[in-house]
Amino acid sequence: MRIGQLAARTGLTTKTIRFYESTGVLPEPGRRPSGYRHYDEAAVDRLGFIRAAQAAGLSLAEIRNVITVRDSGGAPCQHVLALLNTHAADLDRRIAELTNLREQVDRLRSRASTLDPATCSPADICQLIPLDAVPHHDVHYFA
Amino acid sequence: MRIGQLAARTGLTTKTIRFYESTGVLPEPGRRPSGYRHYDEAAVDRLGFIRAAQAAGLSLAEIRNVITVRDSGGAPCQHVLALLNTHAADLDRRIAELTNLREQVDRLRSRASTLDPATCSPADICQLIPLDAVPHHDVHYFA
DNA sequence: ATAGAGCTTCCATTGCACTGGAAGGTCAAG
DNA sequence: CTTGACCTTCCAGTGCAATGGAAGCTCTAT
Repeated sequence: MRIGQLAARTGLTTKTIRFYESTGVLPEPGRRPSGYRHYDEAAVDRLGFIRAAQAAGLSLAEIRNVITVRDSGGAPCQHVLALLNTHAADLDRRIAELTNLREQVDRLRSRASTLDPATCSPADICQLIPLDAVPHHDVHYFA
Repeated sequence: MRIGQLAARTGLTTKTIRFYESTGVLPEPGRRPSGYRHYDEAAVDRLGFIRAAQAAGLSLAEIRNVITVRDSGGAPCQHVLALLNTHAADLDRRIAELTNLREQVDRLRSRASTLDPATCSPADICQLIPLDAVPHHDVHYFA
């Protein structure tokens, strides 16, 4: 099938599929004389694996490594398990981080009811956020 | 004081301070005849506010808005409170998302003990990650 | 006078996973 | 034959918050 149909069947865009190919996470497919890529059913599975692995928190770089191991004949299970262990630990760290932040935000919000807006001085910009709020311990927050 | 001392006193780099100025989050300071920036004590407080607000999860763009309100004479407390409310909700969403992901990773890890690596077929790449793992519901995960 | 620390500007790069657009080739239907 | 959908490549941009580096000016101490 051509790239458009592969895209339709996997729910990705043709852009994304070409991008995956360019980063080595999807193998280069055969070409028609016209230059059009043509894919077989294996490509559908491959893309399914990529999305499933992403859903498990693996980056494309990690997925590429896993796939490379597989494509060079090995069974990447041990490797994948190590990745999952690392990611579990990362997630625990991040969840704790965000939970702390969530508590901090709530403390600031509850200040709002105890403070009089009229007493907010320009020098502080906003007294809701005290200058000593939190010493910076690298909060990684992305919306 | 000059930018280097301001950097030392706030724990930032001169690069970061100039960057904050370029994005409008820190006002342009006065200049010496040499062209060197010179800062007063207010700059220390301003940078303290920026870091504290970042620690509360506000983006530089949001902080810039807050500061603009303050610099144009208003009290941004209401605005800040709205931001904090939004961020609290975002954090709840993200924490729930990561907690789900964490559980998913744990399920995959526990599969490892029930599966025989020898039965892992090349077509699956790695049976630890089943193709139907998770329908894609936009997991935002950044290390 | 000269070394070297510190300052200036400007432009590019990082990481991650895409996304957008331009310019042009191919193919099937009408 | 033409229209339009689909395909090709390549380059650039997105968001976020910086960070790196080059070329050149200033200041302080010896």
